[in-house]
Amino acid sequence: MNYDFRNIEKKWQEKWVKEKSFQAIDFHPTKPKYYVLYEFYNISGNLHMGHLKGTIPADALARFKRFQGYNVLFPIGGDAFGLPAENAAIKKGINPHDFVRNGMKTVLDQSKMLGLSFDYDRTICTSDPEYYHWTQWIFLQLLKHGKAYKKKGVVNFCPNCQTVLSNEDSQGGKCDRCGGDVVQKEREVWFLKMKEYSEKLLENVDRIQMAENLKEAQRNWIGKSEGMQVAFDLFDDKDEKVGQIEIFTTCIETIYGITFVVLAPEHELVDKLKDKIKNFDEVEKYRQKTALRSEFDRISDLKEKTGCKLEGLYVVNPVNNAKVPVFLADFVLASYGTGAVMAVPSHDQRDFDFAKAFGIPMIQVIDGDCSTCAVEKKEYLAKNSKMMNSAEFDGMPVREAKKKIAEKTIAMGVGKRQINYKMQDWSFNRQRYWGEPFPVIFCDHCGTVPLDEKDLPLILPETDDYLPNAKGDSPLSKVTDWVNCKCPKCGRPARRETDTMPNWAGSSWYWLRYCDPHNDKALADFEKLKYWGSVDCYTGGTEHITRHVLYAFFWQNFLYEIGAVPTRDPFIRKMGSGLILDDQGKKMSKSSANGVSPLEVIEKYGTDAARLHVHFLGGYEDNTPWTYDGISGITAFLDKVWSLQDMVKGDGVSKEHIFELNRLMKKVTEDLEDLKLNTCISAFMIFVKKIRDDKFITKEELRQFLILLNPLAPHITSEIFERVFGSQILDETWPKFDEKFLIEDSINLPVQVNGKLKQVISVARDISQEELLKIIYEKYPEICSEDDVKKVIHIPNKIVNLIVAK
RNA sequence: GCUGGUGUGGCGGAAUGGCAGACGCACGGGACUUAAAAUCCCGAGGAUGAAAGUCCGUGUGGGUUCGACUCCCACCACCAGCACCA
Repeated sequence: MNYDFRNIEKKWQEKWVKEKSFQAIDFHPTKPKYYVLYEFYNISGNLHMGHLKGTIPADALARFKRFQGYNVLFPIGGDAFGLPAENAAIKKGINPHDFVRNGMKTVLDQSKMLGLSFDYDRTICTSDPEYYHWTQWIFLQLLKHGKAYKKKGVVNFCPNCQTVLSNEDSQGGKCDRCGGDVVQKEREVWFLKMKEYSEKLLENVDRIQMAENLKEAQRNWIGKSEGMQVAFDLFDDKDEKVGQIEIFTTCIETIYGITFVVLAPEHELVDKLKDKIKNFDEVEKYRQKTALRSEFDRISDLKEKTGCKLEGLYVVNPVNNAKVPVFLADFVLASYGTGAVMAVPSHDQRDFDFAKAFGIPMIQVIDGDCSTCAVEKKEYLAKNSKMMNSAEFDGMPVREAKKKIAEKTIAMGVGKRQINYKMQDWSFNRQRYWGEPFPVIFCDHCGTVPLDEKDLPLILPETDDYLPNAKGDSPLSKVTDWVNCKCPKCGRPARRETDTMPNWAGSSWYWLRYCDPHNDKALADFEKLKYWGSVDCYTGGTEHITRHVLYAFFWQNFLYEIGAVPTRDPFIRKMGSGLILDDQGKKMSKSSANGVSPLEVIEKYGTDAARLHVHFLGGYEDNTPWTYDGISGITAFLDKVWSLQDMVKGDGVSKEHIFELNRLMKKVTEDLEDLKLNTCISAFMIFVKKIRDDKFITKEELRQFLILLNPLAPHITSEIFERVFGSQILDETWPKFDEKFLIEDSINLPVQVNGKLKQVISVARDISQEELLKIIYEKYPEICSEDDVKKVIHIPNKIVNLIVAK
C-alpha cells in the first residue's frame, strides 16, 4: 500500500495547529533557548516557490533543535505596510486594510499546508496598531536622541510610485518596487542618521556568520574609504582670500600634480560667492541642467564629462602655492566626502577625461606612461613607482611619499586624516497612504513637536481616497480633520506630518517583537528579550542584504545604546536562500511563463514530497532551476519509507545495521546543523536501500530512523510512528551516535603506484605498514614487485602509495 | 571598470589534499505482466579493446606535492553586487 499523503498530511497539519504543538515557552526552566527566524512574509499574494525553498530548512532546523532538547522560538509574521502591499491592493482594487487582512490569512493557511512548525500564537503584522505603536515609539526615540531630522534636499523620487525613495530602494537608478527609472526631486525629507553608524555596521558585518559574497556586498554598500581632507584657500580675481575649499582625497601623493579643483554643482560655496563669480548666469544654467538629471542619466553617459568653470575664482595649492582654477562638474557628488575634489589628470582617469574635454594642462608626478590615459593608483602603488615633479619628494617610492606628504600637510595645518563612507543617511518618508503615520506635529510656534508616548499608537485614519497623486503629496494630507490638530505643547492649532514611514520601518525590529508579541507596555519585555537573545539562525532571501539587514543592524545598535534592548547583535548567523530559477535561468515568479506554485506541487505529490524534492535539487544557498524531473525518485523513496513498517523484525539495534544507523545519525545531525539538506536526503536513501537489501528493520532502528527523518518529512514519519509505536514522535528525543560504532574492523584501502590507483584491497583496521606491504607483495603481485619500490607513503586507514622507478 | 562567488557525466548535483562523478533523474538491458504503467534486479564518464586492461578526464595553461576538483600563479567564461565614491 502506498503512502496516502492527502488524508495523512491533512490530519497532522490540523493536529499540530489544534494542539499548539510548537509553542515556544518564555523562561523555560530547564531547556536552553534556540531562536530560528524566517524572514517576514510580504503580504502581496500567495506563497511562491521561493517560500518553499526558504522556509523548509528553517522548519527542519527548528524541528531538529526541539528534538535535541532546545526550547525553540520559530515565529512568523507579515510585512504588510508599505509599497508592496499597497501596490498589490491598488492593482486589485481592494482597500489595503481588507487586502492585508485576507492576505495574512492566506499566507498563514498556506504555511500550515507546508507543515511549517511556527508558533502561530506569536504571529505579528506590521500594519496592526498594536505593532506599529512600537515602530512609532522607536521613531520617537530616534527623534529624541537626535538620530532623526527633516531636511530639504534633492532626493530619489519614483514618478511611477509617486514617492520619495531611499538610496537603498533606488539602487542602479531603478525603483526597487516597480523597476521604473528614479528621478531626482527636491523635497522636504525625514532622514535617519545611519551614516553615523557606518563603523558599527561594519563590525556587525564582521561578527555575523554569513556567506562571504553577502558580507562583501554589505561592506561595498557601506563603502569605507580612508584618505586625507585638505583645505585650499580660495581667492577672487583681486587676489583677496574669500574662503576655503575642503577636498577629500585618497591619493595625497599626487598633490603636486593638481591642475584644477572640482566642486559638486550643489556645493554651498557657489551661492555664497555668487557675487564673486563672473559668469554666474552660465554657472546657474549648468546647475539647473544637472540638478534634476536622473541618476539613470548620469550613469548612461558615464564617460562624457560636463562642467563649468567658475570665472573670477581660484585656489592655491598649499604645498607649492600654485594657482589652480575651480570648476563645477556633476561627476563630483555633493553627498560624498566634502563635495569637492582636487583633480590630478595624470593620475586619475576621470580627471584625465575632464582635462582633455576642457583643455586643462596636466602635470605628471609619478613615473609611468601618461600619454593616452592616466596612470592610476592601483598601478603605481603595485609597482611602487618613483615620484617626480614633487619638490623634495622627487625620486621617492610612491608608498613612502604617500605617508610623508600626508604628514607634511598635517604639519602645515592644512591636512587631516579622514574616513568617508559611501552609505548615506536613510531617507525615511514616503508620500503614500499605507504606512505608519509619523508621531509628529508641526506647530507655527513650537516647531516640530513629537507626540507624547502615551498618545501612541497614532492610528492611520481610514479613507477612501488613498491613491497616490501626481504632485507627490501624501494622501493623508487630504484627511483634513486628522491633519488639523492642537499642538501638544501650546494648544494652538497645528498640523500632523502627512507622510508615512517606508515599508522597511516595521521590518527593522520585528524579531524583537516575537519575544513578547502582545506586550502593550513596551516593544517587548526586557527580561524576555534577554532570555531569547540574538536570533541563532536567520534564514531568508539575499536580495535585501544591503537594505533590510543593514537597517536591522542600525536599529538594534541604536536600541541597544539607549538601553531598550539587552543585545547588540540581532542575528548570530544569517543564511541566504538561493533562488528557484525558471527554465530561462531567471528568478521564478508568478508572472514567469512556467511559474509553478508550491501549492500545485503539494496537490500533486504531497507536502513531504514537495519539501524533499525542492531541497534535493540543490544546496540551500545555491540557485536551483525548478523541474519536476526527479520527483518520482522522491515519491518512490517516501513509498519505501512507508513500507518499512511492514518489515519490522526484532527490537534492539541489530549488529547488521549498527554501523549504517550510526553513520546516518552522524550525517543527518551534521547536515541539519549546516542546512545541507540535499546530502542529508541522500544519506536517508542509502540507509533505506541497505534495509531493503537485508529485508528487515528492528523496532528500535525504525524508531530512530523516523526521528531523524521527521525534520524533513514530518507528516509521514509522524504517522508511521503513531501506527508502530502508538505514541507521538514529538515526545521523542534526538538519537545520539556513538563514534565507536563507526569504526569497522576491516577497511577498503586504495593502493596506488606512483599516485595512480591500481587496486582497492580489504585489510584489517590499523594494519602496520610492514604487514600491509607483505599482503600487497604476496597476494597482489600484479600491482608491482617489491624490488621496484623505492619509497612507500602510507597514510594509515586512508591510502598507500608505492613509488617505483620508471 | 571594481568586488565577491561559481565552473565536475545527457541533467540536478556529491567529494575541500588521499578510490572523482555519492544520491537522484533521464537512458540501456533483464524479471514480473496478455500488454502497458507501477515495482524489482543489473549496467553505465570518454576513447580503445573480444576481454583483462591501457590511455584520457573536474573551464584553460602553468606550478607546489608521493598524491590536486581541492592549495598557489596567470587566463577564460558565467552569475551576483556596486558603479564617475575622489
